[in-house]
Formats: sequence, structure tokens, C-alpha cells
Amino acid sequence: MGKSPRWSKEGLNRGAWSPHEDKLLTSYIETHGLGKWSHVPKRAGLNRCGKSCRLRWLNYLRPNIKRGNITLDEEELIIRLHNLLGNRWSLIAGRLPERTDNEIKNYWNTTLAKKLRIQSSSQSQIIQTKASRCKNVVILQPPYPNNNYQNSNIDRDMSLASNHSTKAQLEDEICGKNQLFAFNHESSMGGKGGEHLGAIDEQVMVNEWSNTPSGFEVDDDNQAVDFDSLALLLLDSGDWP
DNA sequence: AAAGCCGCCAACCGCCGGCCC
DNA sequence: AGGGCCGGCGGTTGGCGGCTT
Repeated sequence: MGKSPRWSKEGLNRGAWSPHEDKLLTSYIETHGLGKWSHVPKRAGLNRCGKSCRLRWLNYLRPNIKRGNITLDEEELIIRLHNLLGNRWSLIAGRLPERTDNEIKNYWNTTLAKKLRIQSSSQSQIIQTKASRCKNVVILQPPYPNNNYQNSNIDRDMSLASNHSTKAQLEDEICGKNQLFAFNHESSMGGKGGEHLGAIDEQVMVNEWSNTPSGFEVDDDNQAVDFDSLALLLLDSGDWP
């Protein structure tokens, strides 16, 4: 399964791993432990790049990986985590220790996304965006006037949010709700844009988060909060959706 | 039985941040 | 300070195999 070798990059093997390669990698790591992936191929006698070895180990060879048959409980957890965290697969996988981020991502893209699309055609949508580098969360000051959110306010918030979402997206999201928005402030510096993580529209989250006196690093200027701290707080509380 | 279609998922790619020199 | 290296991440690709026609 997977890609077969289409071309050779610097003479390295590509595509599916053979049982022999798996054995070499496993035995090397069992003997020497993890570390310095760039050195692994040479020392293990593999004609692969370090990244490929790392991926193979983490997603397939390492012990305690549960494969296939995502249970209903796991599925439910993935959906809830995705609602909260967006496409942050590594964080989601962190809550399902025996699953890999790659497996969860694949399961989402092939099964859950489809299922949810059918289920939620009339419900609010989670916006799918690149969220990989999201570090901070911006609170757009609630409450907004219900359904009549003025363009000027949207413009203001767009500015606040460092132009990271289209106006239409933002408008869709904010009308009539108290919501959290996550944007990547790091990228705003680099001018790359488009890092909307998605909305968290549960009042309990807003309250829990904004009333928490400690645990977050709040930037006075843009009201940014350390996202991982927020995620951990919400995950550890029993109140998130 | 054969051909075409489609879903699954392993693996690759490019980007980014952190670390070291 | 800044350039290079490395590891980690999410997005995407494309081969395999099962299903349908």
C-alpha cells in the first residue's frame, strides 16, 4: 500500500517499506533508542532519508499502536476534539495515545468528514483551515448585535484578527453568538495569512476561559491567549462539548 | 470475467520553529 | 544576529484492493 518508488531522490529508496527495512529500523531503534533521525538510516543500514525512517517508526513500527477499528467512543472523542482544536492532529492524537496523528487525520478525511457533512448540512459548520501553527487565540469582544453585525465592526474585527479570514467567513461566524476565534499571530508577522482555526461557540468555554485568572499568557494589545494552555484547560474540564 | 470506479491509508512534501554554532 | 540543520506538523498524493457495472 502507499506510494511505490516513482523516482529516486539522491539514490534513496522511496515508497512502501519492505519487511526487511522494517526489521532493520526496528532492530536499530531497539538497540540504540531514539534520537538523531538524520543518522539513523546510515547507522541502521537503510537507504532511506531520516524523515522517512521517523515517519515509519512513529506511524507504524513503534510499540503500543492500536491499528484499525476506531471505536464509537474514540470516534466521538475525535469529533469533540476536532470541534475544539481544529486540524491539530498531533494534539488530538495526544488524547488517544495508542493512535497516531496520521491515522486520525486519515480517519477524519476519509470517514468522519463525510459523515459530518451529511449530518450537519443545516447546522453550523466547522471551517476547515490550516491550523498547524496556531499559537494564540483572539477573543472578538462579545456580545455582537444579533444578525445585524455592522460592516464597520466586522472591518474592525478583521483588522484585529490580522486579516486572517475572509470577511464573509468572519461575518458568517460571528453573527449572534459569543465566540472564540483562533488565529495564528505568528503568521501575521510573516504575512502568510489564512490561519483561522475555527469557532468555539460554547458559552461555557468563553466563561471558563475568560474568567480564569491564571494559566494563560494574555497579551494586552491583541488579547491573545496561549492556545495550548486553553486547549488543555478545556480538555481537562468536563464541560466542553 | 473484465473493466472501471472509488475508498482507504501509507508515505511524501513543504513549511515552520527551535536549537546550535 | 543570522544561517544551517533537524524534528515536527498538516496537507496532499497515488497505489492497492474491494466493489460495482
